[in-house]
Amino acid sequence: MLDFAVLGLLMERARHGYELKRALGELGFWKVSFGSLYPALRRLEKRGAISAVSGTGRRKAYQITDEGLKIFDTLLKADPDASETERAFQIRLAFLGHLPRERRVQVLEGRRTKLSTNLKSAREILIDARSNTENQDRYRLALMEHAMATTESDIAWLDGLVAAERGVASQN
Amino acid sequence: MLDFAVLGLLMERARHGYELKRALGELGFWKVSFGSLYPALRRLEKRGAISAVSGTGRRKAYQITDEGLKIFDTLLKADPDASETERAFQIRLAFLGHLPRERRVQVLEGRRTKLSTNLKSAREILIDARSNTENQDRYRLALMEHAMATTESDIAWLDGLVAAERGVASQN
DNA sequence: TAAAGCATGTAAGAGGTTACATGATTGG
DNA sequence: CCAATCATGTAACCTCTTACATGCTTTA
Repeated sequence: MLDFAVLGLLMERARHGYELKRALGELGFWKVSFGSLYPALRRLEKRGAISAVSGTGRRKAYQITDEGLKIFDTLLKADPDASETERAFQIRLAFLGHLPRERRVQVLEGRRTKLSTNLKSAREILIDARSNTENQDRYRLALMEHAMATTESDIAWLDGLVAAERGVASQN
Repeated sequence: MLDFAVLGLLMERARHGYELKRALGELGFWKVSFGSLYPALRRLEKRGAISAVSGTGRRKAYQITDEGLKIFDTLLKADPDASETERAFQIRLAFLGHLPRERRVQVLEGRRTKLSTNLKSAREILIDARSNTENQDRYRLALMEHAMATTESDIAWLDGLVAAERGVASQN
């Protein structure tokens, strides 16, 4: 997962560890720690996915290798399995531009389906909870309602992305 | 964290493992696994926080003990530290009703402050990214924008909860 | 020349998941 | 009586964080 994100960032250009941490943080959903990042870099180097191209001073910049490109491609193309994390999906999304259009739409719609399913079961649980008149904590209800609203907004957002893909499609 | 959630659920009534898993799942943000839950139960029992009151058949129901109540109280009252997870906050929220009103407002406003800070830095990064005309991936931008919108909606929601507390306050 | 920030790295451990093993209970 | 679901439990392992250790580089 972290490996995937690192490879994705190195697709654009060589970067050193510190820079990768910043770039990852700027994606907004993950402030990865050095204790996680540096071991990941060595792991990737050992696999031959990246290679060090020494930077200025103490910096150790890495570039992606042909082997790394292959690995990145495999990770990107693999259909996201059902248990894909929130984070994993966001990383996939961050690099979705590297996928051909039909593939992109597939990923987005797969996610949409999953969220719809979640939403449906959340709705049922909420109805149940509300009819269970006594004793239902109002914070718990507020939490559930807000989660549902957020999911609905996520779905609408995904629909927007898909629509944009299709819109572009007619011009491509 | 899991311990906290388990204690919180056992505050209401005795429950067995399977039931705890379901209840936790119904909160909406965490489908905990058995491999995590059962060891947690034994851990809590060893600490004297819960005790088994045998249920029907194979079921092993647990109830919270006086010691468990103390632990739950401590966990609930501790000011959430800066690195509190999303999940940890949601659990805290699920049991916020057990806290006195002023404390509740404190927790909500603490969270609001954190989200505001995040939002501010996200906005700066986004402005930066947009002015960096070339090469900024559109999916990355969409991701950042959506994250910002979600955070804004979360803040508005928190404001609503705080307003509700204050509204109730004048009647209590 | 000291402080602040940049940069890399390791060890320990927190906090989970997956996969497996086992068996009871219920419904068609 | 068979399948599905309920129910408990263990072992292996994965992923990431925290805390620590180290030293370079820039700037006031």
